[in-house]
Amino acid sequence: MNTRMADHVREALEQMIVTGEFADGERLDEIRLAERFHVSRTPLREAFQVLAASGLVELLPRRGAFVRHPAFHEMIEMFEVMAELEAFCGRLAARRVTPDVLAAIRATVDACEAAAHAGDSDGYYRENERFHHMIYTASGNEFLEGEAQRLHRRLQPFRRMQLRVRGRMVQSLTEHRQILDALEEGDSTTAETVLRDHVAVQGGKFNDLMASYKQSNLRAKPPLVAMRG
Amino acid sequence: MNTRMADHVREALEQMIVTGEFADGERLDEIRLAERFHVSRTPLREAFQVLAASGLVELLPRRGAFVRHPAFHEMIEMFEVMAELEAFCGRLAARRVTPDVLAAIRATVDACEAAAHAGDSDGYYRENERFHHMIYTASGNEFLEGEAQRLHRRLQPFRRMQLRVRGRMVQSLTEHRQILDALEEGDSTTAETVLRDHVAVQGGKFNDLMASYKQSNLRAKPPLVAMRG
DNA sequence: GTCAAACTTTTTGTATACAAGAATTTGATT
DNA sequence: AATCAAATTCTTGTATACAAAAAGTTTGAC
Repeated sequence: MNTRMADHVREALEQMIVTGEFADGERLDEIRLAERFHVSRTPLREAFQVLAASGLVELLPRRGAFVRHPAFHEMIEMFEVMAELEAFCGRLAARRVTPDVLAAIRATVDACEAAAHAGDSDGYYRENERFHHMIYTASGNEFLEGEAQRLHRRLQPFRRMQLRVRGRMVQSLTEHRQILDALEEGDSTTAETVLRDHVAVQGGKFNDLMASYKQSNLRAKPPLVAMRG
Repeated sequence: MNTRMADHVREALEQMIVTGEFADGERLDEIRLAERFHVSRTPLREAFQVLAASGLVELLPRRGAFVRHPAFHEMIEMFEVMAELEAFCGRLAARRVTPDVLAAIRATVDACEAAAHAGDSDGYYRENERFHHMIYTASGNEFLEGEAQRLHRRLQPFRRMQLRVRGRMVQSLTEHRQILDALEEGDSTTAETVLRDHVAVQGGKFNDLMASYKQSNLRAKPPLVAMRG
């Protein structure tokens, strides 16, 4: 266990930001937060640095730390990159996956199926996370695994929105099976293509995502523009 | 201009690490560095946090900050991801590039050519950086642009090694022309393929890179393993 | 000579103090 | 009442102080 207060505070703030507890552009008040977490400003400010590095807050010199939610178009851009990273993982995995990792993926897809049939969306969510992480691992490129995982984490709150949509779970499961099959057969092109489409925001998914984005607490403030008469 | 000492210190440390002034695994002595930079430990430690976030140092709780150079295989992995990100930028750029950005790319390729013919390898290096950054911009995906730029920056010291190799400059220039042509024609497949091969470490480039890696100050210490009799 | 326990020194993590810059209020002036 | 500058308050950035953990050293038993 990590005993550094700075790390606890960072995790707590990360969670708070990602669950929409702060509005876009809101200033993180050092003194108030220090009291709330029962720490001094020192570890709090160390946490701010890390949050800024991951893009969750913006640090304006001598002004403070301001939370930064992605605008809708930024979220779409992030998903576009995520789709490509996963597609790449799939392409590599089809060639490089080891028997034990493949077995683990198979088990996870089965678990997804069980959750889907039971209508257990929380369970499905959990197994889905495992599935994707294992695809990253299967790529055999640890740096890629880390980057993919980092972006995956960043997109977590938005993905959660998406999975609520009716029928999405069964659709997702079918695609998992296709991906698994492609890996078993070493078919890198299929693995790549199916994974890309699985993650990409396109067709109906675009509208679903837009709808839940607009309802969420993670909206960016529209930029202030000068209006005419 | 940014007046925060923490930022100055971070930049200075980044430069020192990337130019091999510290050995892999070396501890960054807070007190000594604080004296050297004429600051207290507070801004120094804030700098450590962001260096850790970017992977340049590793923070071990209650132990300190240790510089972390990538092992050879890690560097290869990073180049593998870089190649894919650039390929993706190229694919998008072929469809999305705006006339003004395209004109700027054309100008930069011409500048590359001039530098190559003049045998000005520093000039070529500079224009090459500009070329790649503009490809990222041309993708029309600002998040992708940022991520690509971030990784590009991280690989900078290793790319610098590679460009010293004889004949590499002319080869590189030819590929730039091919990429430009593909963008002009909106040929996303060619743009993607040529960019991937342009960046990827493969064939002779692998051996060139390995040779310069071994000579450099950026080697990782081989992990300590127990030896048998 | 080796090992371990007790101690000393060094170093990290956090609290606090304080100066300088930003925001806000006040008050004078129009 | 609106505007602007001086004064005041608040906030950030950095230095310093201090407790607790880790590393290093000494001492003593075997």
